[in-house]
Amino acid sequence: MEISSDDFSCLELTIAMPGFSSSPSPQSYGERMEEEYETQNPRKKLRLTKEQSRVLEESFRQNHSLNPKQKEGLAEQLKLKPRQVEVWFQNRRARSKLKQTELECEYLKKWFGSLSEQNRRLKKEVEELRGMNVRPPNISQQQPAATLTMCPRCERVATTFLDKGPATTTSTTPTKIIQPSAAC
DNA sequence: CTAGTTAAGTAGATTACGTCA
DNA sequence: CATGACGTAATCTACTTAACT
Repeated sequence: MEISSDDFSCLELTIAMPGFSSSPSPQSYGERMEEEYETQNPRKKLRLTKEQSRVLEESFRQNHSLNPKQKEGLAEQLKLKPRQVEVWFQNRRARSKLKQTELECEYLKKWFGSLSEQNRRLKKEVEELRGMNVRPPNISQQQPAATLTMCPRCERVATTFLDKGPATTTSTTPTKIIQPSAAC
């Protein structure tokens, strides 16, 4: 997929290439751009066009990293330097990881809330039983307070949420807890 | 002016490959 | 020939910087 000159026009107010050195001819497009920006627009930052971003996103969706051939091809297609494509993928991976971490953090917060609520309920239950002076059932007959079903870190967080969800606070039956394993 | 976003720089680790004794 | 040590280049992650919105 080729991009039009219109798509690329916004680059005229962009590009920062600190540290890029000039190269002998024949120059690539990127090298020519570099030279132009160094002389005309120093200290300007590259802004990718919507079309460039779209193509990069599409490529990232298919694969989160590129082999050298793919990188070269994408760079040529988008009229960017291979290094710029490489940097975009590095940053994109980092953003992806950050988002995933934030999702996991949210999940763990909810899980913690669910456990706290369960703990509160169980403590209350113990108090009530003590008040009735009833012996706790034989340990071998005891229902587990929590049932280990699946490690959330092995599952997709969103799916785990929707399908299994944190425990509700109104349930009187032992709560099904999804407990992360140390192994992963 | 401030905060968020993002392209690019940097440091350090890892891996693959070629060379040489 | 096989092997281990070494140097180098490429690539990655993690963190940071700085331009821009």
